[in-house]
Amino acid sequence: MVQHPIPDRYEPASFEAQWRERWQEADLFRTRELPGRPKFYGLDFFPYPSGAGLSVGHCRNYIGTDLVCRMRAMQGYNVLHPMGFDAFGLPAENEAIAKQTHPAPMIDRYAATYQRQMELVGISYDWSRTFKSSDPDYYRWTQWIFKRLYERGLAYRKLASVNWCPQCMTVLADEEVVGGLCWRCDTVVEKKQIPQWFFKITEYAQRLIDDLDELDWPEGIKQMQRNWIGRSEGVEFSMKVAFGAPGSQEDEGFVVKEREPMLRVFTTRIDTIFGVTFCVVSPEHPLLESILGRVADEHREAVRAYQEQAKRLSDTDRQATNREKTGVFSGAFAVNPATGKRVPIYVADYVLMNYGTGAIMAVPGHDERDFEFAQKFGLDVVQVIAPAGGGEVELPWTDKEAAVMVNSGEYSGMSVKDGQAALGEWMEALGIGERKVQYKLRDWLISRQRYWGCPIPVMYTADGDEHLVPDDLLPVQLPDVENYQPAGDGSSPLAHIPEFLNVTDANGRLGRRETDTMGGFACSSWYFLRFCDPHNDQAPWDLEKVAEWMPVDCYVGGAEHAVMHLLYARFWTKVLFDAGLVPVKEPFAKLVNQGMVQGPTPYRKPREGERLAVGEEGIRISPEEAATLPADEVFYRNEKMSKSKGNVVTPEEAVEKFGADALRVFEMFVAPFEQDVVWTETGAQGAVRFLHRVFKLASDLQPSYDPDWRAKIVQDDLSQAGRDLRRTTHQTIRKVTDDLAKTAFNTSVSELMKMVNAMNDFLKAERNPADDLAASEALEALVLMLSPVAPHSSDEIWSGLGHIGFTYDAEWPSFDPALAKEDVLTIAVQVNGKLRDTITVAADAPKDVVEQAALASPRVAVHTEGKAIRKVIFVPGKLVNVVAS
RNA sequence: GCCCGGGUGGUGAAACGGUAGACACAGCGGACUUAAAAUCCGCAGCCCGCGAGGGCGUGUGGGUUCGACUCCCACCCCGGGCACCA
Repeated sequence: MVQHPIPDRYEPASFEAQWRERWQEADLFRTRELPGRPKFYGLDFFPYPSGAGLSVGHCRNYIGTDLVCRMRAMQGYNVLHPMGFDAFGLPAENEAIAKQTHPAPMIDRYAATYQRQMELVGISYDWSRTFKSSDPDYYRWTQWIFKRLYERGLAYRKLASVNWCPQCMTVLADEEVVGGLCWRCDTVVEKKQIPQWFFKITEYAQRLIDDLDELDWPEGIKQMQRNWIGRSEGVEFSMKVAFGAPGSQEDEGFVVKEREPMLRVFTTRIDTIFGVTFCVVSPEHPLLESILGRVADEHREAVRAYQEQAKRLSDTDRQATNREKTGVFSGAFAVNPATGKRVPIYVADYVLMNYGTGAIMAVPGHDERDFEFAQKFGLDVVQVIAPAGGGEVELPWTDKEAAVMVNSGEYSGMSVKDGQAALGEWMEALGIGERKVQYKLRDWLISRQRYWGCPIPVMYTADGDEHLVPDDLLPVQLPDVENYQPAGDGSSPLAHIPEFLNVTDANGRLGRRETDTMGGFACSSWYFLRFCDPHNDQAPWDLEKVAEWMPVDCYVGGAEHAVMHLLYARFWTKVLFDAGLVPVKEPFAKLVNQGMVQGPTPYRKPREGERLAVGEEGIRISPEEAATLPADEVFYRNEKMSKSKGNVVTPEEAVEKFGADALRVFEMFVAPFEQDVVWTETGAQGAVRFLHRVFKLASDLQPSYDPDWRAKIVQDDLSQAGRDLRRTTHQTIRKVTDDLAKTAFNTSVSELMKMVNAMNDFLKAERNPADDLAASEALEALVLMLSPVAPHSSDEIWSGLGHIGFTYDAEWPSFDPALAKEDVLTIAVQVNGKLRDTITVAADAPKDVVEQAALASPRVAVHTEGKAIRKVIFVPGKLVNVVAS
């Protein structure tokens, strides 16, 4: 590269594309694995390549990660910074069906667009490692991992319900059910029981909670995961089921007799057991079958009718908020083991079959839901817990801090905590119950009755046995066929392709394949491992390579994946760790959630007689329509960029209008990375102006630039301006390095702006020839520190200064604490904590000298006049506070 | 209801318990220009004051401290997530 004049303005069109080409030609971003160097693994969430392409909003995520990776590379780390695509899934399949095309080439096109856009904004990905989750070379190993889970007893098949549209004759995903209706044909969606595959994530519930503690993740995300797993401690116990009216002889005692039906319940509030006035079982509870055989016809019929009604309700409806409690009396009773009294057993859908035992003891005095139910059905409400300090409370009263048991026989007077322990022990001694930990987390359903997913590597022989497909026959490939539309019987389209369906196993037995495919979360639960060794065709990865790169040091993505993806990926990593296949227990050491970029979205004020939905202030309109309306009829709200809202800014538009580096600078500078931001043209324009100033400065300094400054510079030769500039340089290096490492991108950019301002001040100040060396040092540091955020501009200036190669390969500047140190300090002088003056002292001035100088201030004298000075607080380098009264 | 975030100038924001508003955007004044744009220089929290200066200020009310945007308690508002989990 030949030295060239540095332009005095930022003209992106004249150099940005060229630099991207040169990076590509030099294969600059290929992952380096040099021995003896630290490693850095920077990763973005696995994106689904949508046909809409990227917006500048998506880009902000990738730019942030890019800054950290580029700095680490310059600091001499081996950097792994890959990108791939989460290609399987419903949107692609549905779009392909709608367009009468095949999803594979479509997704290839979309992924290519994403790649082109990412390259356009200069992201330093190593594209030699890219893959899509739909590549057979990749999903072969997804299947391989499925087998390892199966072998460890963590993959199993059971009957589970799916959403079924009787019109389309197809299974619907939850998001395809809109208000209980099929999204395509508005038919009422039914439930259908079919066998489906699950992963036993519940077995890892406790470890998934415990290991959160060691992760450098946002506290909020960790808390969301804890809540999702939902650990609660309580007691599970049995209650005898009785059929006669209360008071009859069979109530005697509660010792369990053989063959007597028992009702099993779980409670976190065993301390309230004396307040149980009824029990509730969910409509699907199996015990109901034996109960209904022994109760009066009227009860049997009522329960049957209620069960039918419950079955018709969708899960969403059933779990809808503020729904009035419904239920029926079963005709049977449960005997409260604490009181020996019998209480009615009700059937109600507010009790869920899939949590706990599907049955509860109801304590309306101390549980809001039970209270509501008791009110509606006229059931007793008894108080058994009271404030420890005495006093009346209104029921239901659910406080358990500083609360004691009352009306609870021999337990009365005990604290809630002690009572829980005592009752738990009592039940365990009696053998009717035990203390237990319960989780809300459910097993992970992975079956999808769809074509466009990773096939499940299982086959069934005629006798119905399931067999894993041998490793050497993987992958089970998706057949390349014309018709992959859902079949009409609830099975996957794959079930209707004989050449796929029918197989012969290794022993020559005939069988048929599993035709469900895996949901996309399976594919995205290990891609970060594959990036460590993406071309391995003997194994999913080489253990040594995974050991070298894992865990991910900085994982960046939106908070919308706070629970599902991050939990599933953690689960798989733990399983693989247990199997000795990976050396880490956790995949993502540090997680960063970037904020989304919103676009100003035009709205029109309502006109006479127009009605708006609740919470709406206007009618959303297109930007074109907004341009035609008078200004006072239009207003803007900032909303997430989306095609349908017409507020998307594409990277192409932004790069064309402002330049890639300006886009990068703006998106990093505008606000903290984690925060939502609004795209503004004036903001982007500000970034352009900053880059203009950088080029002007570099152009001004170019003639006096001496690449050999390091060897020649002598501190004592410098003028005051030169020494000040060096101090600024080294202070900036320190701050920018720290800020980038902790993803504080906005302040790192503002530091660079301050440094540019300081350099301009330097040019105006009185100085001597030796100062050119300080300026050379400053210019070099500035250009190198600018490289992560504005790599095109940095390389343009760097080469203009005569350097061969790229700033990416140059060494990150290091700071000298001695040079960064201030020699004169401004000290705040306060009287009683209020600022009254500032004084300037030498940095090494001792305490008493500074205090004397402060007390000598006339401004201090004014405010201490007539008062006695009580004491003087001295904070070195910061302030003096005179306390007077 | 519960769980997470968050409330600081006209705007985006900055600030190890130590000079609140850095750095920018928009604005105002000036220079350059026939003019405008661009660029450069300057001003800029609010109130009182010609000024020197003073008072008030980080959602509200208390507290801890020599000193609180920062820590503690109570509350209000906004955004996001979850929701009958016994």
